[in-house]
Amino acid sequence: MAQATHEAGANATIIDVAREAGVSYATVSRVVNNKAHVKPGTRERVLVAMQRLGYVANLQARSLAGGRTQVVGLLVQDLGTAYIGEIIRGIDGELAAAGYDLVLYTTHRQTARESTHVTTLTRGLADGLLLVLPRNPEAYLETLRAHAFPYVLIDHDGTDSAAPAVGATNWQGAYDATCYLIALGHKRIGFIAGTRGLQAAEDRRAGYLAALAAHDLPADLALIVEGNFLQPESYNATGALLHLPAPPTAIFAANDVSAFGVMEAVRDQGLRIPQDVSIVGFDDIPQASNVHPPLTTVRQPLEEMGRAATRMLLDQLADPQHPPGRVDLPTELIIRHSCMKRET
Amino acid sequence: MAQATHEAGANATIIDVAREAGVSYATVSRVVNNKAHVKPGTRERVLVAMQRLGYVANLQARSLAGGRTQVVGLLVQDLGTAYIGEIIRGIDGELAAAGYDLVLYTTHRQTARESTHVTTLTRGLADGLLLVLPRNPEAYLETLRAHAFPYVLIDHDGTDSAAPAVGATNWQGAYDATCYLIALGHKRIGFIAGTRGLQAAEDRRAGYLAALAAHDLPADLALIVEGNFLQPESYNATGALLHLPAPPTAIFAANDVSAFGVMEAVRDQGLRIPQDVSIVGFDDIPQASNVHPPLTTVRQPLEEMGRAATRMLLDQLADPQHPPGRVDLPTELIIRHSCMKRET
DNA sequence: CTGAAAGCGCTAACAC
DNA sequence: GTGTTAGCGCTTTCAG
Repeated sequence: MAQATHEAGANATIIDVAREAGVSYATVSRVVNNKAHVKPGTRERVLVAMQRLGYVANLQARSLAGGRTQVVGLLVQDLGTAYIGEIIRGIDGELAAAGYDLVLYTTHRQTARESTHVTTLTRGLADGLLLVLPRNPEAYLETLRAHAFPYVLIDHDGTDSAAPAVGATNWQGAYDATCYLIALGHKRIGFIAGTRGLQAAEDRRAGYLAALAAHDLPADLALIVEGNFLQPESYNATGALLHLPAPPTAIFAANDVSAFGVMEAVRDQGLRIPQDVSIVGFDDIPQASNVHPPLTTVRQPLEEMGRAATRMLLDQLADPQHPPGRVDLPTELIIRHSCMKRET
Repeated sequence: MAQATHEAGANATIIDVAREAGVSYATVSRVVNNKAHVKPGTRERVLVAMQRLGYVANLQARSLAGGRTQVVGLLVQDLGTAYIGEIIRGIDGELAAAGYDLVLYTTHRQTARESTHVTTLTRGLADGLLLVLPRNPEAYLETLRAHAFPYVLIDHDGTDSAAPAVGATNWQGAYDATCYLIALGHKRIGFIAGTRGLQAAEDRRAGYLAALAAHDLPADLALIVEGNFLQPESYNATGALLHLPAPPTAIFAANDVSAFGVMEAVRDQGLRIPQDVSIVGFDDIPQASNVHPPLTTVRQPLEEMGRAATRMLLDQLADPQHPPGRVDLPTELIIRHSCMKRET
């Protein structure tokens, strides 16, 4: 049916090329795959024939015959945020360089046929899988492990440490950010926490607390307010913080979007940033540098995380014995203009 | 090689099922594909066997034999924005319902081997293609048309009107937004334009102008400032607007991100929203309802656009003779709290 | 209704 | 070096 629609274009096969070059199609296959044992002259002739016919290998056939699809699957929960876009950018770049294609799956569709989908994947469609699932990837992992299917987790620390995964140093990033604020002279530093239960959120909270402790600053629980990584909650939480008898002079938000909420709330109280309140975010999403004043934040190397995960997967693909492991990429404090020295 | 890694899981083939059910594998194929001419009892037996063996069809083999891959390709320029995420959400949902998978391509990688990529696609990998390319899809379209390959453009009006495409009523949306502001009593309405040359941007500008004309309001060129859909430029442009001898009492930004820049600039001038300046955006990205005050904006049905495009493509796939066309989905003014009546 | 058999385009032994 | 050949798992005639 749809086949008919393809026929308009010239679709040279390996056989056409072989005929054109006057060799067997096994030889063409050798040339295409850059194998040895082909006389230079012959190789040249085949190359010319390929060029002339505009030959492009059929991935389906190739994979059926050889078992490789040159496709990597990516499983994400949702695509609503720029966060995931950054990661995909890294994955995509690395994959392109290696001649792989990307098949995208969003989990919100995996209702009843979830296991069927994973099976389809582990069979024909992809050679390996990348998962960006902030919570509960266990359902998938079981199937994947049972099939000994290559995979790498991105930004998830929940499972056993043997699972191949790449993350970021969330604890350290939060620690650094808090120390920076302390070094600026701030003594009352508010913290807008992230979603409870997400490892990354807990790590950031712990880093904040550790920095306080390291500088003999009391951890005033009133200064820690719960958030969920979203702007409205952060806006409200900040309001509470600002109405404290002794309000904080600086606020550290567990992610940039929350920091935007802080900025709005601070301004709506008639306070200035950074003169009255210093603010630090986390993630360094593109918008962080576009707001006013540009936000000082902890950069999470999302794109680089995508890259690293892809490389780990590709390594596994090249050598199944390759020992998978866990990598945590360093975060970095990006100092812009939302913080100020505090003498009091 | 990697093949070995798959063997751990049980991979039942159609032949295994046939043996289990005591029929030929052609019969199994009939059952799997829901074809007629199978006795109910036999069908039942095959179904049971499939169940027991956990049979899942191999897409590669199926497509090699039959020409269909059950995969749709999606070509996007970049994934940096939430905008594209919304569209993909729609595509993904529709595709899932139809049992198709999504292969994602980003164009920034298509340097030299661009045409090879398209060819790979038009050959083996996908049955059809969805393109979200704000500019210059011509390079791809040529190849696609030559192969008579099914495709649908999303949010692009640049090419000839015969191309299958889905967009939004940008002109109407801008017209409505401007009329709303006029109805509120505003007479001096600033406009932060979008990127010059993009059809959507031009349409919005034209809609703004038309609304002014329809109400006998002069189109003061000083009130129209160039933008590029980004926040920093919009912030600066707004500054210029606000310093005019007769500054606008309302500002209409060609997209939400620009509107955010307007909000910042207005506040930084010590003005209040909406008491001093009313603001309207365009797109209704998720953040629009999260800022303070929530932004009144023209909703562009991005998810629905993804859905519609996918349906158009699926229709083409089902019936190659199906006349492709162009669809423009209606925009809608979402009134929130960034605008106010103006009596002056 | 059901089975047999011919490929789809390619890779990977195995010959020559 | 290069050619021959046997499948990979499935759809699809074509017989029976």
